[in-house]
Amino acid sequence: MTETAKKEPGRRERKKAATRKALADAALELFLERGFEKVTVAQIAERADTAVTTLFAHFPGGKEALILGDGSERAASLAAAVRERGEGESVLDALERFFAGRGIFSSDQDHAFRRQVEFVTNTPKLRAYARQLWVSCEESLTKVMAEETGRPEGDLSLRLLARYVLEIPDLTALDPDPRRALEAAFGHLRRGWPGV
Amino acid sequence: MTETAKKEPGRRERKKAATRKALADAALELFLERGFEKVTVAQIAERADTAVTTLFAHFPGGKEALILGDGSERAASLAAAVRERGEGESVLDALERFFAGRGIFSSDQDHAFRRQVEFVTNTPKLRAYARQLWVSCEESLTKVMAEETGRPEGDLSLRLLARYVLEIPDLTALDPDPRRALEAAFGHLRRGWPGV
DNA sequence: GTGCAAAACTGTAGCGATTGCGGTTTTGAA
DNA sequence: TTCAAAACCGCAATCGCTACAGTTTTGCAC
Repeated sequence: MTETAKKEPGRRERKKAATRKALADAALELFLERGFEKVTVAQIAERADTAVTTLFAHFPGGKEALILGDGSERAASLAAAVRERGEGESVLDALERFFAGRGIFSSDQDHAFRRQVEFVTNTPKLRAYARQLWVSCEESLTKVMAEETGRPEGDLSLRLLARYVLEIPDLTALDPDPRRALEAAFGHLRRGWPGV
Repeated sequence: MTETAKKEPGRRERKKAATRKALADAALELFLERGFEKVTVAQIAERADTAVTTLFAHFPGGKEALILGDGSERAASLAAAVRERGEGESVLDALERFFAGRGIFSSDQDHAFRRQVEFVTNTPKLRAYARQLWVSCEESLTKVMAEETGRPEGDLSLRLLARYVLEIPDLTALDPDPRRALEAAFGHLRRGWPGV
């Protein structure tokens, strides 16, 4: 068996996932209807027909996690993008490609998805939470970059770079041309701001 | 009269300032005694012998503002540092000097002050709030830099630079040698990370 | 199919931050 | 002295979130 560890869509798991989805769906609906701040967790739980305590059992991250999740795979995929980059590709190139492939930066997207991104961007608490999801990858990104470049683990330069890279999604969120903004940002990380 | 607009330490202003100070002092004491999360606003108000509503009247920013203030002068002094920089001094040089002159980066400091800085650094909510105080200067810093360098107002490069500069205090907060860290950070903003 | 423990879910109670409100005292200035 | 604004007060209420204790559901071994 080449199976390593996953395959169990038993009734239990299915129901759990359904509850989770009901909560997330209810939240998205209500948020888009009335705005993030005007919706209470009680209302979300009610529309999803669950108890408030169940809501928090599924989304310990609180209200904002209902739309944005807990970002649990971000760090891993980020690290993978760096580690498994092409032969001769630089770390920054790999990171730029990684972001370019993400939803926000590719031009062809679901209408609903666009709408949701815009909503998050225009809601301060959600935007701050989204940013934080990226920034919380700082430690792991710093570590991978240290491994891949042969620099010491605690290197300040790399911590700075990691943070700056992870701020990019937030910084380019409002730009009318995200792709161009992404290139500009990475260009500056490579070459700095000479002459300013 | 060369007087423009300030000079009134009437009884009213004095009492107001006293109340404010009583609140800030009570908060600092309690926080250092028991830790930020273990202190309630009710306890702070009680030690300061005021009502809770009075506390919020003085510090609308909430609990964290009791130690860190509302950062209302930051943006102005930052802009001034750039605008009134020496002849031939670059914008980045001026910003580096500005930060170097700030408490956290100069080696000779009050014991109490050091203790407070360390406390803020080690308390996640306070550290996040402190960072936010800097980042909220992003707009105004971007604007000044645009004026001073003759670039367009909405220039993305400058917004990126502003954010990155303002992240520096947070990024170097844990470094054992803040001065060196500051230099390293500005070095990278000038020259980027070539070869990474 | 019986039995049982863990997982998922429930309602209630309660804490703490923050706000709104209406009322009281203090203060500055006419 | 008089009056309005400012500062303060206490109270009630909202909202996010957690703790707790009890109930239902599910997976699984027997």
